[in-house]
Amino acid sequence: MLMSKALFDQMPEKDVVAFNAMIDGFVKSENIGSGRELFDEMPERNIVSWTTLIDGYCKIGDLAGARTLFDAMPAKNLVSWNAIIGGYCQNKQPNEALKLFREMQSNSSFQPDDVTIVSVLPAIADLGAVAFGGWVQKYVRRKKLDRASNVCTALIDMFAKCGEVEKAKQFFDSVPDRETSCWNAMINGFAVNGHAKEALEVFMEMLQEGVKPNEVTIIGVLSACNHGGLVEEAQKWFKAMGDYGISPRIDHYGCMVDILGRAGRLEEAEELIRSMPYEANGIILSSFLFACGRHGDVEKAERVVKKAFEIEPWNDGNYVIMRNLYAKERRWRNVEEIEGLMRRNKARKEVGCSSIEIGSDVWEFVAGDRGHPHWKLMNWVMEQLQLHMKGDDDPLLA
DNA sequence: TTAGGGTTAG
Repeated sequence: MLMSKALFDQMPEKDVVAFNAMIDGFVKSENIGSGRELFDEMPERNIVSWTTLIDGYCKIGDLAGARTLFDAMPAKNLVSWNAIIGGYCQNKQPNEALKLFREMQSNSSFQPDDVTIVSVLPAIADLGAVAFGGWVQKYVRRKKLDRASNVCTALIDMFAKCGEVEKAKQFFDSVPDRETSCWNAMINGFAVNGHAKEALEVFMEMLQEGVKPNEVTIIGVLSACNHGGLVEEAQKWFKAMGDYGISPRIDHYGCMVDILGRAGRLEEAEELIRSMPYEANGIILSSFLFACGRHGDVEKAERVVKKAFEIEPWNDGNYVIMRNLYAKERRWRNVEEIEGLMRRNKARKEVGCSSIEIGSDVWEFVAGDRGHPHWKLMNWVMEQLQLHMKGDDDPLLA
């Protein structure tokens, strides 16, 4: 980067393209400040200069900065719309993303392309806005965007994350040339919806068709086994990874620790943590602690808890597990110790948040937010949903 | 000769 800046400074005549390339260089090396400075020094700017900088602000999570530029730019094109919409999607502001997606269609001459679709689908999944997702699917078909593999993958993923596995499978079956990522989305889609058997069936079909699995595939397979309590099946595929040229990453070990732990096979889980070629991270330790909590094993919990607190002092779950383990054994001094540590480290529960699609609107609800205008109605909806899940009559469909 | 994108455990 220093080298290219030196070269850039020596250029006798710098054109817009040179400036843009330099700004992009700064943005990609996470030096947005220098990029911004150069942008201010430019004698003339084009759409690319603005969009490069907007993307830079999105990548560092400064959506306000990105939005200010986006609103200020004298002319926009599809790429600049995609940059800001994608920015909101990736920074988990799905409502704002979809607002802009709609605005682009009503207030500009640009129509969503494959990039727009692929960035907006995860936002739809985040909100569980399946009706909107269905509209996107029709749009994709109409515009023949379903030839792109990443569009198909994103659609399968969206349906599955909205809980519509059948729709995901139906669409998956209609895709002619399925890349590894399509299979991954389907396997994982079944897994997250608790359909272990179906996930493994799709995986077998994938192998039979000669499609090469990758590390993401195995995460999906292990996740399916975890949901189905299939410990041996998980071990089998974990060991077989090498046969497919995949070396286990730390998150594969994490899955195995979680699977073994949930099954109460704490000794094996602990041994796996000890023997794996990675330093244990916070996720693995808290998953192991969770298993110790579930199976009432204070000793094993004590062996890792110090490190877990060290890595994730803010993780309230770890304190709660430890506190409860001690409380069960009436070790009140230890209970107090944990509670004191929790206060000192300022660990506290994050608030839960959910959303629901009603007609064409998406409402977000934060747990305990009684000031929400639709709080009473939401409570009623939750009651109806509970009845629905218990299998009683279904007033929602009445 | 420059800008935007999909699948990943709890």
